[in-house]
Amino acid sequence: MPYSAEHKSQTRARIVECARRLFNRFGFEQVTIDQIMADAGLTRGGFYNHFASKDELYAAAVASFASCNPFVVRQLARKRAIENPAALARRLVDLYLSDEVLENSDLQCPLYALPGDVARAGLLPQSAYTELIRGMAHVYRAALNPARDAERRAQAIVSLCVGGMVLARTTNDAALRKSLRAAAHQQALALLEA
Amino acid sequence: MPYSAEHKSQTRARIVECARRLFNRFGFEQVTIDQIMADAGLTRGGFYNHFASKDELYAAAVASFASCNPFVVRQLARKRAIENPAALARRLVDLYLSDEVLENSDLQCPLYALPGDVARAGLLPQSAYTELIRGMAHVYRAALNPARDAERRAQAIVSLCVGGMVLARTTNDAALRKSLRAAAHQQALALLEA
DNA sequence: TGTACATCAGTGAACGCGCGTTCACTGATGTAC
DNA sequence: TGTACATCAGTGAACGCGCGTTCACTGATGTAC
Repeated sequence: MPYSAEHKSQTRARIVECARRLFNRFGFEQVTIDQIMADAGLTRGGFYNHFASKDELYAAAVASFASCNPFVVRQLARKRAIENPAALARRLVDLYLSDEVLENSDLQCPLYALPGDVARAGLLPQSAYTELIRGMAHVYRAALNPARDAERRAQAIVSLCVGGMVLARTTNDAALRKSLRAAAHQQALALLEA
Repeated sequence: MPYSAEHKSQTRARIVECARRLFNRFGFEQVTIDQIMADAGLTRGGFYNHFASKDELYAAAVASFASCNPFVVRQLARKRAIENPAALARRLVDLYLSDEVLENSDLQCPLYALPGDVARAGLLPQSAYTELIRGMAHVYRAALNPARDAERRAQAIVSLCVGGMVLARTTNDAALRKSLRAAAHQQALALLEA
């Protein structure tokens, strides 16, 4: 067996990580396979040893957000969920709508960084997205249980988080950007309390 | 002077209108000049009689969003605002998150139809978007006045509307799509009441 | 009024470039002896 | 321990297609006489 067993899977993981960062920053269609491979320290041709197509990479990149990004719901959950679901939910809202994330392209959540690209993309990326949405909603629902309308409120919080960031990224008015995000943040926290 | 004086400008307007509709539905990069010209009943080559490049058309199409979109807040406002700001606000929420709009690509609000494209685009499109955001927030604030936190709540409602539609468009799970929108809708109405 | 003409909006074939994808090859590595 | 071998991750040239753009041409229309 040439190369160690993990060699290939590590390379693949590196490609996905580079792709995720570039996609999030520039959008799916704007980033070429060449750029991604170069970013990963490889050359074009090798790409197809790891993925059948660019679409497949896209799906993998979106899926990886759940396990690699600093926001990762699972990581957060692993640390805190059992001890204190409510604190976890508040922390996720804080992080999601933070300045730090808004200004660091590499930390952005694909849910608002790439909504257009995914709406137009195939089934695979959409399914990965659906899982992300479910993951976020799950964290909020866990914090709200056993409230009667926990599910509905959890989903409203997700809309607030995503909507707030979509708008903040779209407008070029700094004051509006800030107040939109603050409004979504405050309302999301209010929904977690009541 | 062959052809009447308005002939050319009418053709140009038709091209912009077709481009706007197609961009809204499929995104800027996905739509080809061929498609736009065919949609306008013309052929490829004639495009350059009207625009120097695809980018120039893009700018013209974005500029036309604010004045042509069916959602245009101003139109709605003209009809109802003075009589009853609260009813107007409720109607806007209903419309914005309705099935009818979700399923009719031509009615979609650019705020959630093209956020990625615009975030990556230049100043002109971003300013047009900022105006759209302000217009929506204005309708909600008018309905909430003179509540102390009217501004904040108005902006939270905008985030809920946009977030709800962004998520509804990206997931391929019909049930989730429906419940996300319902959750955002209910919460937005609740914010208008309290 | 009718006809010849000049203009230019619109046509469609062709070009060129970028990028996703393919493919024959290379060379690094683990295994066998 | 050293060497020959088999495997397969990675290479980079080449292909093909799509799309923005160009260009020589066409033909519809207003104007002049």
